[in-house]
Amino acid sequence: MTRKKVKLAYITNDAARKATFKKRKKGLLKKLTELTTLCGIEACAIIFSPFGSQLDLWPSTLGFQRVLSKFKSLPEMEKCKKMVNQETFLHDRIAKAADQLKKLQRENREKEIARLMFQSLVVGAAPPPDLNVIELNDLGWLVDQTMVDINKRMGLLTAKQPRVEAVEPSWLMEMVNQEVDDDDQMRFNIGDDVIQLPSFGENDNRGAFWSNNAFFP
Amino acid sequence: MTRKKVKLAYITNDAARKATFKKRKKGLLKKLTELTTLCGIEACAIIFSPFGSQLDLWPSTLGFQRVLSKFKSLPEMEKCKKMVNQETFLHDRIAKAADQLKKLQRENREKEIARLMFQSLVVGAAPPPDLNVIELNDLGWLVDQTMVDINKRMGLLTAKQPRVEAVEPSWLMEMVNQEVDDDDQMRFNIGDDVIQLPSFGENDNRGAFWSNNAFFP
DNA sequence: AACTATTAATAACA
DNA sequence: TTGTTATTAATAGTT
Repeated sequence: MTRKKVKLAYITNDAARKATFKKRKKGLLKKLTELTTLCGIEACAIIFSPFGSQLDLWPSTLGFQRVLSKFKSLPEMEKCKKMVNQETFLHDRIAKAADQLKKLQRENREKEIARLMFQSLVVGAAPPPDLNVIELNDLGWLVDQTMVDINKRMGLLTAKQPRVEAVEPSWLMEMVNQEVDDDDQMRFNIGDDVIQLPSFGENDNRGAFWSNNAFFP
Repeated sequence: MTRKKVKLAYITNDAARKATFKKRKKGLLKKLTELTTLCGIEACAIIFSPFGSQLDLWPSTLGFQRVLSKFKSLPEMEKCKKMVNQETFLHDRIAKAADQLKKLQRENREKEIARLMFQSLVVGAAPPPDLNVIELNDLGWLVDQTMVDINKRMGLLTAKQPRVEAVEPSWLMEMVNQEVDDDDQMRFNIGDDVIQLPSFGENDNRGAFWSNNAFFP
C-alpha cells in the first residue's frame, strides 16, 4: 500500500474497486508463482472476477486441472483436516491487530496531551478540570520536556548557529513549529501578555520531578 | 524480499525452503483475504504443503466448498476460456523484465564510460585503444559535461556560497566527490603535473559538439 | 520466533 | 488507461 494506509473494507467506488482488483489480482498471482517456484510445490487459485472476464484460474489449464485432480483424489478426511487452517491464520492477524491498536492508543494519548498543553498556552486557560491524576502528571512531564527543548533552541540561536534540529518527539517539534508558521515567529502570548520564559542551564534536571516512565515514557 | 534480492528459483536448502514456504504462504493468504474483502469477490486457493500438513485450503471449509461448487457448476466452456490467463500474466512479466534489462544496460554503459574517464585522469593514460567510435563519442560527451559541472562548482565556490549542490547525473558527482574524500581536496594531478582548467563563461556551449543524444542521452 | 535492512507492492496522482 | 511516485507491506538473512 502507499500514499495512505488503506482501510481493509469493501471499496464502494466502482472505478477504484476495479483498479484495485486488477492490480491486486496481478500481484497475488505473481506471489503464487513465486511460492510454487521457490518452494517446488503445487498450488492453484480460483478467482471470480466481476470485471470483464468472469473467472480467473491459476496456473494455466493443465496445471490447474492437475492440482484440482490431486485435491479431489485425496480421502475425504484429508480434505477437511486442513481446511480450518484459516482459523490459525486469522488468530495471527487478530493478535497483530491488537498490538497495533495498543500502540496507536498510546500515540493518540501522547498527542492528545500535547494538544491540551498547546491549547492552554494559546487560549490562556488552565487545563480542563476533568483530567485525572495520571493525565495531569503526563501533562506536567510534557510541559517540562518542552521547556527543556525551548531552552536548548534558545541556546543554539544565541550561539548564532543557523540550523536548529528538533531534539525529540518529532510530533512535539511539529507542533512547536506550527506556531512559527503563522507569522514567522514563535508566539507565547496570552491575550496581550507575553509569557516570560525562565532560563535554565543545560544541566537542568527538574524534569525528573515530573517524568513518570510508567505512564508516559 | 529483503537483505538481498532473491533469485527466483527452487530453494535447495531444506530448512531455508521450509522457512520461506511458511512465510510466503502466510503472506499469500493475507493477500487473498484482502483481495476478497476490498473488492467483494469470491476466490479460493489450494496449496499442497510438503512440510507437516499435506494440504492448505483457503478460505475455511464452507467458503472453499462454495467457491469450488460455483466453479464446478460453470459450463465447461467457461471453465476453459479463462484458464490461460496465466499466459497473459507471464507475457506481462517478460515484457517488464525486458524493459528493466534495457534500463540497466544503459546505466551500466554510462557507469563504465565514467569509470574510464576517471581512470584516465588519475593514471594519466589515454583511454584504452579498443574503444569504438560511439564509445569515444560518449566519452567525449562525458568529459564535456564534467567540465561544465566543474566550472559551475568553481563559480559557486568563488561566490562564497557555502553549499554546492550536484548539478546532474548523481553518480557523476558521486565519482567526483569520491576523489575529494581522499584528502579533502579535489585532485586533477597526473604524476607531478597539474591539469590547468580553462575557465569558460556560464553560457559556454561547446558541449553541443560532443553531445549525441542518440547514444548517450 | 523475533528483528531489521532491504526489496516489493501498491494508493494516489498525473 | 498507462505510468510514476511516495508510502506501506512483505520478507531474506540474521540472531
